[in-house]
Amino acid sequence: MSLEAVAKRSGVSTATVSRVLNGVDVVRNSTRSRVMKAITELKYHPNLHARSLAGGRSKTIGVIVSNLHNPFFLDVYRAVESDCHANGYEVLLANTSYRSEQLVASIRLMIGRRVAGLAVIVSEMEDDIIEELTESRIPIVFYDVGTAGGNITKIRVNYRKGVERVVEYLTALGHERLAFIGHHAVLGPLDERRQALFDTLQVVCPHATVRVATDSDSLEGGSQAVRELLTTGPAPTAIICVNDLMAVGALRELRERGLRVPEDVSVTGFDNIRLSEFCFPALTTVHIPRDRIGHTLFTSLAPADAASAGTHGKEFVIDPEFVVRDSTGPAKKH
Amino acid sequence: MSLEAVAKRSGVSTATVSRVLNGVDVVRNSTRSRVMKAITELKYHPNLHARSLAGGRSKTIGVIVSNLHNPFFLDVYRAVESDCHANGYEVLLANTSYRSEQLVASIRLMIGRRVAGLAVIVSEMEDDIIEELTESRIPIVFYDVGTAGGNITKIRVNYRKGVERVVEYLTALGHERLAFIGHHAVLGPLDERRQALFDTLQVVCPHATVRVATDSDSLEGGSQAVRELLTTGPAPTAIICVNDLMAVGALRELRERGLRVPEDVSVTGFDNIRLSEFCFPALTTVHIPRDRIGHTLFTSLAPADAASAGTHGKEFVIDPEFVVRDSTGPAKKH
DNA sequence: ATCAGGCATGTAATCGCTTGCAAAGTCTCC
DNA sequence: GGAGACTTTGCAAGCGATTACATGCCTGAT
Repeated sequence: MSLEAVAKRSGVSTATVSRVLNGVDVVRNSTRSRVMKAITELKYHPNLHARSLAGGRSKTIGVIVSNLHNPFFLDVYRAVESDCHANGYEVLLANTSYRSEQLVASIRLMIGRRVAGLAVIVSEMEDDIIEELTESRIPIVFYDVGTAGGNITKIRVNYRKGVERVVEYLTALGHERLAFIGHHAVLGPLDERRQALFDTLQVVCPHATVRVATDSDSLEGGSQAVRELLTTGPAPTAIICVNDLMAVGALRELRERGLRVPEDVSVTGFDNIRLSEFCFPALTTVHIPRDRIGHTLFTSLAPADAASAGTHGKEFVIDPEFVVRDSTGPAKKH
Repeated sequence: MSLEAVAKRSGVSTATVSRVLNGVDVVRNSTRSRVMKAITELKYHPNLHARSLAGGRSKTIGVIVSNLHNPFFLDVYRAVESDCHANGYEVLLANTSYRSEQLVASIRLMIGRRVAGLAVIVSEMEDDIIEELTESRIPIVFYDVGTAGGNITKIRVNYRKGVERVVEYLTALGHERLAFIGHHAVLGPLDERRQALFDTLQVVCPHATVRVATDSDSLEGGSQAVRELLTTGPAPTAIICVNDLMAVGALRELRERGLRVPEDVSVTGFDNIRLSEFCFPALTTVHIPRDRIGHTLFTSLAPADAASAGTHGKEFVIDPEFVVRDSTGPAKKH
């Protein structure tokens, strides 16, 4: 069950077994096959902890996300995973469920495992956490949070641009009673989207009104937020959702209440997750390229070639793309 | 950066630092706080590899699933995760994307990490893999695959029962031209569902016909399968999908082709994922209690109390529950 | 026959931590 | 004041690998 057992069984030293295991090619063929035989006979599996302890480096990338149930995060993860596997890295995934104490725990875990790099794709980030991370030596990438510099790379999406497109589009269609549905995140990108909404509106259509509702980042959250909007004030003619998942929840609640989309109410999402094409009606949304994000994450974390060392500390900005589908239409005359 | 550094800094031995770190309560308070101070000053993070190497046991549970993009797996994972965290365990997640070579890699990884227990929730299982697993000593739980015994526990869902309900219901509504949509899995539960379908039909309504289409386990797969069904033969009046995800994809394609659900075609799913309530129309499906599955997984894997040792080798059967919503109705007269 | 030089293998230190056991301190009580 | 009983700490042996360095062997040239 240990290297030594294999060594004994095949009549060589542990060093040789280790060489066979790691494909060091100085081992004579006959020896190699003898060792291999012992390995399979003993059903030996190297102890990865011992390996990384002795070896030093780690070939493991950590990924921390806020909410695996939101396909957005999953898509990013999959992109990273695929790059990692293609390059001989492992991935360690952690989910925080938007709880910052869980984030802290996950970060400690990742550092404790001595990951080669860490991608932090969450919105519940707090300053002291960022600081703790900055002082560790491992390469880090933040998504939409924190600031670049030192061992920290930042990837951010130009949400403002996306929001602008949405607002321009909706106001052009005559919508003046808008609503924004967000979720409970401590700060960061969501606030940015909301703020961008207000700013753009100020410019494009100053007399339009915006009501805001927030709930959990889930299908139910979207439904619940619509319920709140519809029971506590003047009904909006267009609802801008912070992401597609909540938008799909919103669609359902509207349907439930007999409101037609887009005839009575327009709805927009954000992210362009797969589901947004498959819901009814198909969602007008803003595409955020998760695979590009994933690739960028990986290349900034993995010291593939020496050249990539120059990557650290940079900031990448990714532009979103507006996608019109069936959930938006002209404002209803009143 | 190592235990020794902390020890030196606080003027004690590494043993004492280790005791502080592990909450062994024999340490004098004054000493403890001195050590703690050094730890924070040095921003020390214990090396988890060294820890588990020295410690022996592992407090980590491995979970391997086929397709994270299918919320079913995610729900099971989350249930396990929540139990694990509540009991001081970590979870290691691996995704195989239905590729059995990836499954092999993941299993090796888990064994290499010396997980305390391993949950294998996949359908691409092959015999030699099962054998490899059987011979390892770690507690294992298979979901819907393999056989119980030794270190292996099996959890399975009584699919047959679920399928029976669906078929009885549909035939009672007059459906006689059925279709089954499945996905490409080597064997196992899917085949079971299909077979159960044929068997039940034989009893309930022998002259009914069933066409079968398979595609990938995804929204697109569902759409694609419907496309195939509709372009290559007599249109079915009811479509039974192997799971909700594919069913939602199917709904979309039907809508696209101008077929109304349930007026023209009835559709059923399986799993009762959250999305099945939020799609349009809401899906008639068979509820499979993921949280119960998750809890059972955890309790069979974690040696919580000595008594649970008796758990190994058992087989648990879980009964599904038929849920009627809006995607099914009387067969169209022709 | 002898020796330089490769190739194949073995030896042993090391990675950072846990933990059984021994040693040193502290307290209590007579 | 000192024995006995705890408490609190330190020592050092692993845990299972990797790897620099040493060693032994074989080959070919001198």
